[in-house]
Amino acid sequence: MRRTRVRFAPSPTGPLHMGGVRTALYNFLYARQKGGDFIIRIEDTDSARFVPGAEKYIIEALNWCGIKADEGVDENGNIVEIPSEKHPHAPYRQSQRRGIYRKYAEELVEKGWAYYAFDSAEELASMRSEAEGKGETFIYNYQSREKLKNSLTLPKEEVERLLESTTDWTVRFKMPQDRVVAMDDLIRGHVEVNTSTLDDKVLWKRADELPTYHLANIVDDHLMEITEVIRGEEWLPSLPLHYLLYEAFGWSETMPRFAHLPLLLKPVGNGKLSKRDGDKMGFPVFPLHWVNSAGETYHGYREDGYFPEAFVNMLAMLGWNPGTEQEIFSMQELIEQFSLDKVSKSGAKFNPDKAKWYNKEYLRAKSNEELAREYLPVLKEQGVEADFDYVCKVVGIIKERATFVSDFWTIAPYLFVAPSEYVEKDLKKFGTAENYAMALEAIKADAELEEYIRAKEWPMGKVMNCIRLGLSGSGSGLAIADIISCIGKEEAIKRMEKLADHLLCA
RNA sequence: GGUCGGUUCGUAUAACGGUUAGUACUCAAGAUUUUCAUUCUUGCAACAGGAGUUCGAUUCUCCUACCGACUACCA
Repeated sequence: MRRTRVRFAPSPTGPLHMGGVRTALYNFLYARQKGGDFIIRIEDTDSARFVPGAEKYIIEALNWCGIKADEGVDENGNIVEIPSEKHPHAPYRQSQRRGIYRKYAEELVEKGWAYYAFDSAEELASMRSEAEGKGETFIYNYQSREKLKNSLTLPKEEVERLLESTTDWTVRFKMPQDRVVAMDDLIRGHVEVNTSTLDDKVLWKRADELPTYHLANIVDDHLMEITEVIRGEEWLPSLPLHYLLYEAFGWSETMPRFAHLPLLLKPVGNGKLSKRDGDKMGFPVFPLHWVNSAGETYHGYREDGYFPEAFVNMLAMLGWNPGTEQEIFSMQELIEQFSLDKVSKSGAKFNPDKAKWYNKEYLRAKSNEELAREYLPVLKEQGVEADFDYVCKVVGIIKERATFVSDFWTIAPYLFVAPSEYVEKDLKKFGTAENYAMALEAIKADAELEEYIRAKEWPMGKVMNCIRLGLSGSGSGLAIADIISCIGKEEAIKRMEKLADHLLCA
């Protein structure tokens, strides 16, 4: 039995979106549950699409979520470049591993599983558009490779010469004709594909001396002794190629098992969740906010006030469930209960309302002290200096009404500063001279407020709301008793007296 | 177009041949509350369609429809 080793292998082409975070999370949960290793590897073989900062973003995002790598990333959050006991397969960045792939590509050519192709990208592009013009599709495969410029069709000397003198050739996989590849997926079960429908994928490019995803991925997974590959469904179509690659290298015995996760879909309409959706529909698609090169900012769950635990919990339930009715899970519980065979096969439409609900649940479960600590900076920003114990008390009263810590201030700023203006409509409704007289008397009285009003047989609603208006500036909100218990009776009387000025003005 | 995958209330999902098809979010109504919110109760709402297999199909098979992914010298 091999030690479980799984990896998350993002491409630093931009910020990681929530689908990617979920993939990382499932890998992490799986590794932890099996007592194995969770490895992070950066697949930056496409130099053209490289985005500065994306790698740091990815690691920081995973860190925020509590998804820590066992291998590939050091304590400082940097991708490991030099091998050590803990990180034996360094470097974990494919661009820095470029030296190792060429010989594997050549091994395949020697074995007859691949060949050198000399067609330029432009030639292929024009063949493609030409075919398209005729309503056909150009595929580089067993049908067309005999007519193209490659080591299968050119004389040996010519091949040698081109290999030496040109730099834009590639190594292509020689996809067998009419072979049925039978595959087993941990989530989807048995899948079969006929190789005649597949094409000769580029494995390695002379131009930048870099492999493409397929080669790099298989070679690295093999070298890093990966036991399970848990990745997005978009990879399912290339699974036959990957199976064949393992076969071609003679690594079938140790080939990892595969699990293809369902996609995350847009909340409304069709299609998979994309970067733009979030800002269009008012919810984040990224764990952390992101500013692109054009200076546009995208929302992030962290900056929008979500707790990482809530975000992770919500994400975990998108496409997986334990089969029980439990919905709130700590990371530890997720590790214990996660299982690939309970991952659903169909794509999940993400529901922003549910994300908020999760946050609300987590917010309520937190201690007043913890929430107060998070609230303090907000208060400071509002120019409020408040005693920690007082903030704890306030938080205890208002947290039931909040989804985010950032809601706290809006819910009851009047627990820190006296209202300077009053809601017009409530002023009209409750701020009558008659109400005010009763309210002022009641608040000044020595007796318990509610009892006093009841004893006087005054209209409870009118008097109470007039008091609320004076204390909070609005006719709706917290319980009067709660407000007074925070600001104190003296301040309450002061605020009621201040209300009088506004009544006169009106 | 081709290949592959998918399809249970609006959404996420439960059910692994026999249930009044459950739960959560959303929404609506009612109760509680001095107001709003909370809380509680109730309600609305689904097996894509058609053939089989079976004593019996949401569940198994096939077909159709629809949705999605892939179809790059991108991952």
